[in-house]
Amino acid sequence: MAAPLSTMKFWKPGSEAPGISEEREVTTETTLSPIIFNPYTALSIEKQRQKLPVFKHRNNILYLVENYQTVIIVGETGCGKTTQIPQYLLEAGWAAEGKVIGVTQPRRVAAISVANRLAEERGALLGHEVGYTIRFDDCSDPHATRIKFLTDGMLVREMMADPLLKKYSVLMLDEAHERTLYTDIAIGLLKKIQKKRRDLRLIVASATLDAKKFQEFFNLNETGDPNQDTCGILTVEGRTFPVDVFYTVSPVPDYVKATVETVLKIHETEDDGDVLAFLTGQEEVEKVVSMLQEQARALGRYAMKKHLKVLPMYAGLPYVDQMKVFERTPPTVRKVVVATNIAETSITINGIVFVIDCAFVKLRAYNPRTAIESLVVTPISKASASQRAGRAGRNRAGKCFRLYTEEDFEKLPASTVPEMQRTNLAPVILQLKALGIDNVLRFSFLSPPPAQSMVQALELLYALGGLDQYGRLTDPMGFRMAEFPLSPMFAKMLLESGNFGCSKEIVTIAAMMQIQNIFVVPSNQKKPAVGVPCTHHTHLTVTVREQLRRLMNKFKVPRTSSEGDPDVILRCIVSGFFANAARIHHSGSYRTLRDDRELHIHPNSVLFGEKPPKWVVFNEVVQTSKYYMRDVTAVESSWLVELAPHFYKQAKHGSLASKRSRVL
DNA sequence: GAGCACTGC
Repeated sequence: MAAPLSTMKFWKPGSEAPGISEEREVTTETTLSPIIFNPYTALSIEKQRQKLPVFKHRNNILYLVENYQTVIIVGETGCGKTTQIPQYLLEAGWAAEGKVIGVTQPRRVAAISVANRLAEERGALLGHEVGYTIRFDDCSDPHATRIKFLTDGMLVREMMADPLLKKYSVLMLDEAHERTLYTDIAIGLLKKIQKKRRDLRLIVASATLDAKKFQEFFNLNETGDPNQDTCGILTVEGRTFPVDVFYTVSPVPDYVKATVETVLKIHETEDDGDVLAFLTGQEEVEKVVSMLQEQARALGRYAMKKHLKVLPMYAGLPYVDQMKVFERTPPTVRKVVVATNIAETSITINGIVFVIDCAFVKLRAYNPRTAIESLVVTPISKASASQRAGRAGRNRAGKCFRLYTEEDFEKLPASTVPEMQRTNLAPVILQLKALGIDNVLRFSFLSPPPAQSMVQALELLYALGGLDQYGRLTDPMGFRMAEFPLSPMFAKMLLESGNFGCSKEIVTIAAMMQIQNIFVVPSNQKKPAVGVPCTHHTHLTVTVREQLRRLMNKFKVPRTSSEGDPDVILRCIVSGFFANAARIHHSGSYRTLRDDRELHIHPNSVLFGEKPPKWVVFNEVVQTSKYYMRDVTAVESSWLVELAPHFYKQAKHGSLASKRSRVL
């Protein structure tokens, strides 16, 4: 059967295409592909540096950093800001007297790859003058490193040991427009530090859209006299190629099918160039891949001059399969990458000329009333749409096919809600308290989270014993919980495990549960035997376990083993996760103890399909077609009352009721 | 019998 002729109709709005000049994106050139360096001579490196768009702003940038506490740099893609600005600062003496220039990145791969690039450019060995620090991997020298790349989460950690970040003279927050949780935490804390350290300089690299918001946030000038502003702003043009944007003529009823049709239309009517399609999740990706592979086989039989190579890409995909999307293809083959949002910021695939955008993304949402976090398919923002379109213009002029009308595009929100406003705040509050922010309600959040989320977080932390009745961090429990790189519930469970006599087992359990996608296998493959994660994950688990073990030793939690007694371990789990408890309902589903919400056992759980236990605790809830509990453990109701008497009370008829815990 | 966006310490 030949491929059906595509019925997709697109329209290019206006006489002038909304080219890349309005559709600029700002991102690090992060890539998972092998890093290949050119054997530059010293002279050509200098010439290369001077050709970057940021170079002609060099003196202006140095002037602004000299004269303003904070400088907002609107640096468009390909302008060279990430590698060049730290070097300008170094050359101007900002790393003298042992001071360090720090550059944060939201993601680890970005921190590593940018540090690598810069070390290579300077002909230096990574870890000396130029280094990086991420969790589990500190490739920097406390004396020699002058330019340090680190994740923004790591910067927040460093504040615990050095609250004023004294070793840094300048900090550059890269990709600040992404508004990740840790970027936002760092931003609020840095504003506070700046009031105590007038010498500390801050550079915030952002997209056009948010520049004004950042400037207003960091400007400490209250006189109204612009001469006394403490925050400057500068735009550096980028170097990308124009992308023509096309919209559908009418709304698309099924974007999965529409994606398949659009790929085929591109394949039939467009010249060379690879395709990147954005979808929301693994299931959709695999569906489109299999539909396209079928079409590709049909096309192959009809000897189309160009072949289609269709590849899936999502975080849960095994590493070897992920690597395939970076492989070069011969000119007779057109590569089609069908991806989740992972391809929007986290990875960059070379050679993409055509982008297909379904307008949706799966996002984490937090319900502050029920304290349930869930994953919800949501329309993307305009900023996200430009970011996706920009993926077509990295190597040459490209095209972006939006599977929605221009009117619908106009209805999209300008930018995505910052993570701070759609997450469980308990870990954030715990961190802030540990950093000496007593009144978290008055903390200067760039985007304040909902008050109800704050209340939920404070109540949970109080119930866990991390806060006292006045909302102060408890000593030692609260301080210790904050030091664990885990959620407060996990931290509590670990810290209690010595008392329960099962710390060895609990450390292993906690470490394993931090590794995501352990048993994730694409639906068209066989499932591995339960409890047998692959070698890669085993390795990661060992690393996490070592870090946890070190903290356990630091806090002198005795190393004990339950010696095969399961109840001890289950009771210990309850001591951390009692707030996430549910009881069986006569319908066969579960109801939360907190507010009688309907929940189901996740199909991936070992308890799924078994005789359902009466009482369970769980790690988290994912909302897909239903609310599913993940990481479910069968417990006894008496343990809940015994281990969390401040949270539950024994009600009449042997049932349980939750108390409202109060924090002043 | 139905399912796992993406980061980070």
